[in-house]
Amino acid sequence: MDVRGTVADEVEVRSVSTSYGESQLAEVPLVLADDHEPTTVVCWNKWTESAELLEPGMELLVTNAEREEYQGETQYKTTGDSYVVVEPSFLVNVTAIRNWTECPRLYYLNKLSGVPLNYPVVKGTLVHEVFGDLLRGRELEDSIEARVDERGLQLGLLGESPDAVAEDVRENAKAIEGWLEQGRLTEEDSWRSEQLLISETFGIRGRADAIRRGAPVELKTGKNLKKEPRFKDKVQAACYALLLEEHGGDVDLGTLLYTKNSALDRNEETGDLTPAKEFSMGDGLLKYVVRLRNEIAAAEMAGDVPTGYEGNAKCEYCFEQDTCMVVSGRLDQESKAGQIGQPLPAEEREFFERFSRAIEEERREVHREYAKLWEQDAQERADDDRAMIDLEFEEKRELEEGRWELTARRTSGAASKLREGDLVLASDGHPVRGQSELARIERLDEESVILTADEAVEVTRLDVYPSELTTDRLLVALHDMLLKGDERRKDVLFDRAEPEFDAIEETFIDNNAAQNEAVAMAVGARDFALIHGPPGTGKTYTIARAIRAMVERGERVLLSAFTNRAVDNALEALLEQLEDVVDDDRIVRVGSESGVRDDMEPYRLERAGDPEERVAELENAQVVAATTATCGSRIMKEQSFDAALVDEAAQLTEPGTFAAINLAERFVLVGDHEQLPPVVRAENDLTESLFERLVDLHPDAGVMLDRQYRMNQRIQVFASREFYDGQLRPATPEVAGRTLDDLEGVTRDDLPETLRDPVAFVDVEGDGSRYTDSVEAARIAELIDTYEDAGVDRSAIGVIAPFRAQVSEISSHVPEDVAVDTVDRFQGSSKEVIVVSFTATGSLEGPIFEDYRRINVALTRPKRALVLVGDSQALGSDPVYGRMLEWARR
DNA sequence: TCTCTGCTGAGAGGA
Repeated sequence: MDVRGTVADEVEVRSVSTSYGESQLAEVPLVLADDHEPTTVVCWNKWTESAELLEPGMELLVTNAEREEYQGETQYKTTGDSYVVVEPSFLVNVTAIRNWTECPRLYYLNKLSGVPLNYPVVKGTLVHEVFGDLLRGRELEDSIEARVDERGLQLGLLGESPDAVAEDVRENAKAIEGWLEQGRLTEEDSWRSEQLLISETFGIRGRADAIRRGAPVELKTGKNLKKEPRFKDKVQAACYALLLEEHGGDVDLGTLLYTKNSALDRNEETGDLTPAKEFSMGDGLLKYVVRLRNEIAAAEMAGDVPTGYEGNAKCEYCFEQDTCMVVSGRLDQESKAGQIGQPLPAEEREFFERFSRAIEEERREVHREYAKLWEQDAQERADDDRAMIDLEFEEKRELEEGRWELTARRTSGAASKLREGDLVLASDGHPVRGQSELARIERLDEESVILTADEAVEVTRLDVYPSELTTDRLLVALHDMLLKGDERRKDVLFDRAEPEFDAIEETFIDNNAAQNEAVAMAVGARDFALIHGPPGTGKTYTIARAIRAMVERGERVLLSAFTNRAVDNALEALLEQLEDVVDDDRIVRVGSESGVRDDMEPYRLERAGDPEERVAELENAQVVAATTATCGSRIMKEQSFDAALVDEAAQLTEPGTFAAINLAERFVLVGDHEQLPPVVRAENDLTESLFERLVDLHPDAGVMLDRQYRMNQRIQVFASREFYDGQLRPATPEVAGRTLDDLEGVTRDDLPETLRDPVAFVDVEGDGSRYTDSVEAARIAELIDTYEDAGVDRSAIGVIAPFRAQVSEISSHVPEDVAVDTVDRFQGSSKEVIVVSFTATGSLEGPIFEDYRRINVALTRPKRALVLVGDSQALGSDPVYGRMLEWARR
């Protein structure tokens, strides 16, 4: 039986004499899943190593345990078939285990500083791709040509020519092909290429290069002259064996394919140079691998930093020795390799530790998402918008690259988070236990979904595949800023120096003093400048104007923001400014096809193609626009800029901002910390943006844009008073006096008297539910009819609600062309008429109402009319909402 | 059940 529970207390380890001699045992006090009293689980012999890693609060799983009575108590013990798994829901990558065997610190360094772009790695990847293609039946030359072409940009950055790379790959691939030919002679050979496997039992995930007759085949591009495979390679193959066992296999053999060992050179007698080395995988190896995996899971939970003393690796052979010494020197960490250089000032080390802890907390939240793949049932996942269930498999079509196009019909119109371009787990019923494969959503509409995948899964369900990519990049950005960052930059960020400015006399914008000053500060900043842009104050225009001024001075500029939408918006305004200043082909948008808005596609940098051409496109670009996540990619990290402008900077975490500003000499942050803060999963230090911290630290380095071009005066009064010290004012009399009467075909006199004022309040008692309110929704539907009757176009109306549930409730009551969305998603846009649904009866309970920045966003979306719909009693119970009520009812 | 966007990902190798 399997025993699973939470560790209740310290683990005791001792030695006992048994009939087999001296044995080790560990007694783990464990509270079982549906129990309250702790019971004891005894882990015998080697499993004591894993048991010793446990701390109270950690999860533990023991498979094939046996129940026994000991001194009158029921307890459990490991048997010969048991596995002991620490924190089973923490999925560890196979490559992490491989790194960890070599040296635990290598695993840490890889996470911290990432793997830079280098040719051996790219070549290795190419050879793997070609190997996969060969297994799927693609022609060798065909595959090489296509795969080399796909990596044009990367190869260009490395200065490689396509022909030389192709030749290089061909050499490795020849060995594979020769070996494959031999393999194909055997009748019972069955092949499967690259499969993503997840084990919920062992907490491991990985992608096997190939599976032959149910056993893993691992491809290595390097040479191995020894008779035996390398130990770490065996460990890697053993990981895949564990994954396959969980999926019903019974694996006792592994194959390692060293492609530099040519099949033709093979020495018949010793077999030394054969590319393929087969080895048998015993129980001992598999259990060893699980113990290694346990070490990683426990270290991640405890937040330990490995020193390198844990393993017996020799530092003098290690390629990461220098990095290792620098990191331990700068952060004053203990390490086997020793330290080089001066430690960072204490405050910087403290900052690094605080933020890396926060990022690791975020990572654990992502891992919780993985665990939900098997811990929640299909319906729960669907209700959570994390899965699309009830699909009907329709057809599979083989694509020329040997990949598959899969089509499924949607049988229910249920909403979901899944969108075109997303990477998903496509399965025939269960994302982990069933047949499943990573797939990309190519097309998605109400009726059907079209996917592409390496294998032809008969798909009936799609699950969101959580990604650690952003957390990985945050950690690297933090590392780069603190360990590699410019000293002057850190002096100003850590308040050891004041930011400096060159005086700029030029006038850039002649009808708005604050905007003009903002541009002058952005252009003249030697370190950084901050532009505080409340709603409707033209910050996008100001950014565009500032970038134009920089470009005119011959500078190279990076334009970034957290979301693709913000990047594209800013780029759109910029294109207008740069029309006669820079050639179109010197403006480049870096990002994925699905992320970049269609009208910006002409500017998007293609990754495939001729290396020289691709790299020239990027390097000749005077303006590059990309999300901050993309700024952390290997390609962008090779780029450098004179200035980085970051829009919506108040919505970015500090490390997120670093990813962009690390690439530039100086930077300009533009945002509004009185609107919504960064989205983070865990409660931690990431919730305050660098923008906000710098505004507090160096108020003189910034300007607030104080003229708004959006709202009627009556509408903006409350937000101005409550959030901007009364500083925010209409830019022109036209703005101040705008009403619905200005719109073609609209007469305010056709509205009921209560709605003629630009701000109105509609008191609705509500239905008392928690996250929806059908009474409010019905009332809102009536209001929309009323506005329509007065001549207002439906597309000019927006409805904002705090909860997603209420958004769908309202959506079902109102016509389709009325935009209904959450506050969070409305940020950044505006409408002529905005109706706000507060969805609260009696009192204002719940965290959503606690952050007042959310009402600032909601109330500053309209241009000409704002209608608040809610229960006056509930709203009156909070001072800020109460003042809002007074203002609205005036 | 509070809100939620990023991103191909997992692995690629050098003695």
